[in-house]
Amino acid sequence: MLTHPAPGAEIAPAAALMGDPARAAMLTALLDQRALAAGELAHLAGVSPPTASNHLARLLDGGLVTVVRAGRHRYYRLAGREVAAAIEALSHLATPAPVRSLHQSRQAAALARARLCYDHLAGQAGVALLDALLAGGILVGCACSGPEAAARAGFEVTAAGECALATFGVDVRALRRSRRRFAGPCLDWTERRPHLNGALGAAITTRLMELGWIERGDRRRAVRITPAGHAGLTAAFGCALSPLPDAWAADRTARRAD
Amino acid sequence: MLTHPAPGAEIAPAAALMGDPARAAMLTALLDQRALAAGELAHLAGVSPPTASNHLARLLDGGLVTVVRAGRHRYYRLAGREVAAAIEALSHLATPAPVRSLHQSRQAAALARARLCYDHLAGQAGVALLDALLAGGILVGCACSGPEAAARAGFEVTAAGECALATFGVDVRALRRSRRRFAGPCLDWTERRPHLNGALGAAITTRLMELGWIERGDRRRAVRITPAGHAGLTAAFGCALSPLPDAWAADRTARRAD
DNA sequence: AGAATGCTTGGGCTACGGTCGAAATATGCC
DNA sequence: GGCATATTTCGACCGTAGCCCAAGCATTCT
Repeated sequence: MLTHPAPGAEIAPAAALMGDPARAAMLTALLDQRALAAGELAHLAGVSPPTASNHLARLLDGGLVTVVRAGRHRYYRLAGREVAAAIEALSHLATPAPVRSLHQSRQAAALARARLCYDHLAGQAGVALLDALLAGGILVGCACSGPEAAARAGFEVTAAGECALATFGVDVRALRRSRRRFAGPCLDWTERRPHLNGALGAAITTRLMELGWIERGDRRRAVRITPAGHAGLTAAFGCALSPLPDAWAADRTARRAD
Repeated sequence: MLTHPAPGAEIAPAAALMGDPARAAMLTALLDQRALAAGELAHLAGVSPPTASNHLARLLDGGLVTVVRAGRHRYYRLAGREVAAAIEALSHLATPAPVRSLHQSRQAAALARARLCYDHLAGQAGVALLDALLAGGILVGCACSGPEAAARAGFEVTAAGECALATFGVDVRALRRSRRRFAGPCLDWTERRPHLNGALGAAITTRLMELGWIERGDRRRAVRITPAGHAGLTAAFGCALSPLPDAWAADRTARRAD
C-alpha cells in the first residue's frame, strides 16, 4: 500500500544508508571530523570511484554528510554531531571485528589506545585524561542545581581548574558562551568508561593538537601521543596515562616470552 | 575480494538490520521495553506473518532482539539498552515523518507529550518531571569528585529528596547497589532538552505505572497521564506539567468547534 | 591550448533481499 | 482425538541496490 509505510519506520532511511559496508566505512573514516576527498573515501572503502560517488551522493541526499568543493576535489565531512553520535551508538552493537591480520590487530590496538570521537579524545587516553582532570580537582561533577542543571548536567571546571586550563591554553569562559553543551561524559565503546565530551572536550583536544602533544595517525582516526605530549600531560594534568606504557610493556614481555 | 570487507564497516550489519522499514517499525514498537508477539509485530509493521517471521529471525540472529516462548506465542523484545540507545540516536537523524492523517498527527502529539524511552519517561512530561525534581531540590547535579565522578556523572539525590522518593515509593539506596548507571540526562529528541535516565529514571517510571499515575497508550509507546497522576505529581514533586492540560484543552475546543 | 587529474553520469550486469502463498510444525482448546 | 490458532519453513517472484566500465565535465598544470 502506498499509504502505509509502517508507522515507526522513520529511522529506516538513515539506518539503511549506514547499512552498506562501503558507506559505513566512509562514515567511520569521517568520524574524526576531518573532510576527506571522494577519491580517498573510495580507496578507504575499497570501491571504485564511480561506486563511491554514487554512495556519497546518497549520503548527501540523506543529509548524513556535507560537501565543499575545493578546486577539482570535493571534500566530504559528517553533517554534524548527531550523525557521529548515531555511528558511535551503532558501534556499541557491532560485533567486534574478527582479527584478520597482524596489521589490523595493531590498528585496532592503536584505536583502543587513543582516537578521536568526532572532535574529542577517546580511547584509553581519553578515559585516562578525564580521570586525571577529576583526580586533579580541575573538573568536578557539576553541582549546579535548579532548572539550569538539566542542560548542564555533566562536569564543571573549578576555579583552580580554570586557571590550569588557561595556562594550558584553553579559555573556559569563552567556551561557556557557546551554545554547545559544556562538558559531559561520553561512554567509550572500547573502554566502557566515560571520556570527556562537549565544548570543553573538543577545545582541549584541539589544543592538544596545536601543541603537538597528540597527532593524527595517517588515514584513520587513530591518534598518537607524542613524547612531548606524554611529558606535557604529566606536567599539566598529572595524567599518568598508565594504561599505555603498561600495555606496551606487557605486550613486549609477552612477545619476548614467545 | 573476500579478504577485504572494508575496515571500519563494523556498524554495517546492525545498521542494515535497522534499515528496512518493516524491521524499523518492529524495533520502534519494542522501544518501550515490552515484549510483543510475532503476530502483533507483523500487524504493526504491516507485513504478512511469514515476512515478519523472516525479519524477526534476522533480528534475532543479529542480536538486536531476544525471544521467549510462551505457549504458542513467541514474544520478542529488544536485546538491551544499547539497542534502544542506537535507535534513539538514529531518530535524531530521522526526517520528521510528514503528517499524513489526523490520526497520525494525534498520535505524534501524544508521543511528544509523554512516552517511554525504553524504560523511563520521556517527552514533555519527562522533561517537566526532571525540571521539577531539580527545582524541588530532590535532585542536584552530581557533586562527587575524584575517580568515582566519571562513572556517576549525572544527578544525585539529596537527603531531602531521598526522603521524598521513599514516600513516593522508590528505594534510592537499593538502586545505588545496582550496577546500572544511577541517574543521568538523556537528550529528548522531541523536546531537545534532557529527561531523567538510568536506574532512578526507570524506577520512578515503574512506580508511576504501579500507582496508576501514568498508563500505556494502546500498542504504541505513548503514555497517558491520568487525572490521579496529575494530582499526585503536583503534590509529590510540584510538577506543573503545564503543557499537557493546555494541549488537551486546546484540542477539545478545536474538536467541539468542528 | 592540450594533457592530466578528480569526480560524476549513464548503461548494463548480477545478486541479494523483501514479499507472499502454500504447506509444515507446534501448541492449546474442546 | 480433532480442530483452531500461532509461527515457521519452503519455494518462487520481483524489484532494487550495488558494482564496474566507459564516457563526459570540470579544473588545474605546463
